[in-house]
Amino acid sequence: MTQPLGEAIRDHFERRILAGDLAPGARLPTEQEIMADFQCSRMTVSKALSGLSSAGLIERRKRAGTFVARPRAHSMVLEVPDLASLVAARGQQYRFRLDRREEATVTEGHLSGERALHLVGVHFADEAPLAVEDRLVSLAAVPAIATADLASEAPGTWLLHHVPWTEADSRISAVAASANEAGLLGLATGAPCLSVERRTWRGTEPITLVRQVFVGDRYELVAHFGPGAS
Amino acid sequence: MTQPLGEAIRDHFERRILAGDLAPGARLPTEQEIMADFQCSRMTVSKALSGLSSAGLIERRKRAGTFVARPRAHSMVLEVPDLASLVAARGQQYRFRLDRREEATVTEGHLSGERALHLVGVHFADEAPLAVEDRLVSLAAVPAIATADLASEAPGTWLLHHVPWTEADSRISAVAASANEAGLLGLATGAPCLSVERRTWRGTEPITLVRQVFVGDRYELVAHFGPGAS
DNA sequence: CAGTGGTCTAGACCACTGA
DNA sequence: CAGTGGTCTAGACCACTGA
Repeated sequence: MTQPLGEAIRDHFERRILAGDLAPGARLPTEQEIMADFQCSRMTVSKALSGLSSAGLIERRKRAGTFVARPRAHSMVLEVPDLASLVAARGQQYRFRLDRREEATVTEGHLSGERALHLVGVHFADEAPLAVEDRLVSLAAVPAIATADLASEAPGTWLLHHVPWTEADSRISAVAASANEAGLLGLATGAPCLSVERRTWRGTEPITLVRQVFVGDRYELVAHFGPGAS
Repeated sequence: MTQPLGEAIRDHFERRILAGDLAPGARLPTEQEIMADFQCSRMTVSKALSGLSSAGLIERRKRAGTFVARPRAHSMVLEVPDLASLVAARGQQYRFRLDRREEATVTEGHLSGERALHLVGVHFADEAPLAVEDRLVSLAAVPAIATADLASEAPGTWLLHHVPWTEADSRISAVAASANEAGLLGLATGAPCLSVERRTWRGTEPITLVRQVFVGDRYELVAHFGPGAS
């Protein structure tokens, strides 16, 4: 249970910052001073402070020193579950119904100019509609999708298993169900829905663009922040 | 523009992994071999690989070696901006109007049983309502809130500056505006809104419970995943 | 039980930049 | 222009764990 020295340094300043003992903007001791306090080499101090810096707790400026970061935003960890797993975890029966499957040339967005497979369908939990999905998958990046069996497996699940992405962004908003969406979801037009729009890449190569519209009271996203570092 | 050696090592393996040249599960060279390839010391290799490891691209196992991580699509980084900063960044004028401020004893939730300050108000961007906020702040954990000037600074911003939390969870969903919320936001009853409900702690001590209801088409949340995480 | 990564030392030269 | 952090070296001992 002997804690590594660098970790001890990291914990020391993390605690003082979170306790408010070191306020935002306050200057930390120099690396030389921390070396003396902890009786360790400069490399150990440097690694510990680099960790805090990349975690966003401190800012390091040459010649000026090291300072407690002024909090402007917090980042939380958002869980993005695979829908099939999520529904199964709820103890419900999952099903995806593919309504449309066609090739198209994309005219806008990060897939613009590419040939893509255009997929439209509905996710069900215990035969109640959960979300409509509208997805484009790049045929250049994922040629295998052209022959994939998407009747038994949702496109998102298939992609997760076959073509993992390395980069993604999501935009989350509340929208009113369009007449078409309302019809597919069994809602009144204008009913509140949660829209999740995600773009994914593998390296710099675009993979997919997907928009999912969830029935408002049947789905929520959960995010966490805590000392369980990452 | 001489690139640091550690960065060169990092870039080298990041490129090979993203290009698929090193597939998930593949083993990377040992630190000894990389030292020889790049003609550098072991510390430099170690720092470079540690970076890739904390970015989630590789996994390091003692005795076994270093391997390309099998991609997990579970979690993204959700930015939770301070509303005052967000509105200012959009080039709009921010204002918070406090409508209600009273002490109460909380009867449910993670603050249950505590004396708390109950705050209700509206966030504005260029005088257009952006969100209604309903917040409870523990008076035991944050006694200073009792005398804080919340007319000039929103409670969330005040807390951010004065009492940083260490743990939080958020639930994000789409809801229909209640009659009261619709009135405050200038919407029709039932209009789609984004609801963000957040609980925060400092250590194990509960700090605040807040529910913000955003006008659907004036706000969205953004999440990222990728090696360029920051 | 041997090879791997984890951590650390006691130095070094350098780039940057604020006093 | 002097003090700070950024990066690097060439070693070292250790803990872990899979062959």
